[in-house]
Amino acid sequence: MSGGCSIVWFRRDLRVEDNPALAAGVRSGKVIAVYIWAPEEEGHYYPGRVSRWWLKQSLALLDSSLKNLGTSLVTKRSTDSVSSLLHLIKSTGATQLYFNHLYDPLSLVRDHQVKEILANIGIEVRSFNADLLYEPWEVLDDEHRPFNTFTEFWDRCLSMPYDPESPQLPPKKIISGDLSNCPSDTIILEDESEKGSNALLARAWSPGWKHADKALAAFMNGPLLEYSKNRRKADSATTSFLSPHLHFGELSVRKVFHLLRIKQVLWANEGNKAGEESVNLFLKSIGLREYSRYMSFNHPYSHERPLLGHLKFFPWIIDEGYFKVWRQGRTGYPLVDAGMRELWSTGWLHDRIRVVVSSFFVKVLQLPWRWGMKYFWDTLLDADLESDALGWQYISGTLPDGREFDRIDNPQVEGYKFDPNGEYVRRWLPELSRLPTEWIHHPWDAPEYVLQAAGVELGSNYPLPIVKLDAAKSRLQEALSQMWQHEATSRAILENGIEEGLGDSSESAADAPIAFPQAMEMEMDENTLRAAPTIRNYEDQMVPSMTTSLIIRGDDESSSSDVGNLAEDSRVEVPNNQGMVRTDNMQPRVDVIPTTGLPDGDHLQAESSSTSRASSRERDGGVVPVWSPSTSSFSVGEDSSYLQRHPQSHQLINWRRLSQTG
DNA sequence: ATGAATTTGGT
DNA sequence: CCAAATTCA
Repeated sequence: MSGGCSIVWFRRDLRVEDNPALAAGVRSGKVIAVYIWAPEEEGHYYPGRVSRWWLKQSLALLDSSLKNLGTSLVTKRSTDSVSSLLHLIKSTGATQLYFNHLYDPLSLVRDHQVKEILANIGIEVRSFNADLLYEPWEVLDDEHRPFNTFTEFWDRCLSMPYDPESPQLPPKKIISGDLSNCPSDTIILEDESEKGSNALLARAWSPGWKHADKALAAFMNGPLLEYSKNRRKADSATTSFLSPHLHFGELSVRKVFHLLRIKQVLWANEGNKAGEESVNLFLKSIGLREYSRYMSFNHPYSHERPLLGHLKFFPWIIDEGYFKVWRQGRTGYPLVDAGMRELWSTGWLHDRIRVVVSSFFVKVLQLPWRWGMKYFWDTLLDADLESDALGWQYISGTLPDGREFDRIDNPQVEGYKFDPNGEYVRRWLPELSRLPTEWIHHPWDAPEYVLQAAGVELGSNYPLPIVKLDAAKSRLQEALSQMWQHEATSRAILENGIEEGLGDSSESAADAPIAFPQAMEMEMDENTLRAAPTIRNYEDQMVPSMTTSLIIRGDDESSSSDVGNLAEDSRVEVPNNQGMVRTDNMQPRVDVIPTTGLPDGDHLQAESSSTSRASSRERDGGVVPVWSPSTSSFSVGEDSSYLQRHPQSHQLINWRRLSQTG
């Protein structure tokens, strides 16, 4: 193969160390390293300002690392990654394409297309695992089915018969392909208006794989030991701060894992209980990241619809005023507001506070969780579709192992726990900074003279609670009983409809999505507090599928004239409690195709499969995730059987009781 | 003082 | 849900 030229397509693997796609490129000869900026492909999920800022720095550092090794990073601005790749192949004469796996639904579709299209023109395409300890299809239960609860999943990950791959060293040298015919496009990740705000970010963060390495070492030798003790302090530098590095793949999660294992053994031998517990806890957070990819792969719509179907019928309160108040940090609950102000001004939020603000969003305000998720996407430095979808689904009680929906956490009580001295609130809410600790988490209870002395005027310079907690509780109960009525009605309709045979029109009417609010930007000047609204929306909160256009574009059997219909049909379908799901052959399925017999690029598997266990899970594209619109044995009925596999699921039991009493 | 009821933490 | 902790009567 030497003498050949390969394109190494960088995406969220912006590192030279432990990068199997890059390593494969180097092994096979000349390398052209490419990054394609095609944000239009992301649909609603155009990256936010801080995330783009990070990406910009990270790409610059990757480029400089590649230059040290003998080539440079070619950047392309595109609206269509596939055609950009085709163009690059033509202009460079490359004969191979290597990249590392992604697991979000868009990438699954697009990467599958890339394989198909490029294979058809004789390009060898190989893809690798660089993002996970184990590929999603490796971690299965005894019946070879994917797990549906985190604990089971993670237990299996930690007791797999083989370890995750050991991290690879960076290549010593890269032989560059001929770049003269593929000039880089300037990609604009930061516009003029954003530069000012972004300047502050550089003081707190250092993107790039080298800095990721340093951050990892600093954490391992410092805060990790006390991680379990400190993890519930809202306002301290006791977390790893690795998540943005991990999101962009600047840091190999396998490297993190192996270093953690070393610490674990060390501290176990010393009998250091706290240290051991800390490692286990931190490992668990790595595990949750793994699980988010796992869920995204096995349930590709988890970012836009609830995994348990019942929330389809929840009457969300569609109120942009509420939404704005939440974003501005003017809900009247100090811990929530402090968190939202911190998020807005820094792009960062402690994990515990993320739970507080998102749970408040869903349970107290009863806003559609996808709005909150989208806002997180827009503002978080470590915005990550899979992780955030998992987090919001957990909060929303739509996972078998998530929280009950009818449980409201009390931000006041959480304030005592996460911010006992009120320092966090005082930092982010200057208007409350003179309030004594006793009242800092519930200023509405404070005597008038205390408020006066602190210069707090409730309803004026700091709001009264936008919704009282007991009001929120009764409102939630009411909403839940309404939800059950709707669920029952809809089930009746569906049962009738299915007898007739085909998807009836009532269904698509009911599936109208709740759109994202138009303007999600911050307006701090306006006082939007007002009486509680009662507008509710009974539709499932779906948006047009992000994947629709890609599916259709790839599917040549569909003529362009019925694109509209297909778009409608391929939009998400939510399984309900009966496990009734429309059998819709346009619904994407995820296939796993083992290397053996795979028409798709296994001809380079030089390694003998018997020499070691490793070869059976060979990282070099040994197993390829394939997103296929056709039916497959792997995931037919996947979603419909999701609940059936969890008849014991607490939500079902709770809610059945609820529906009877309501 | 002690069993029952309620809250809390957990992915 | 379920176990553990905490509050209640």
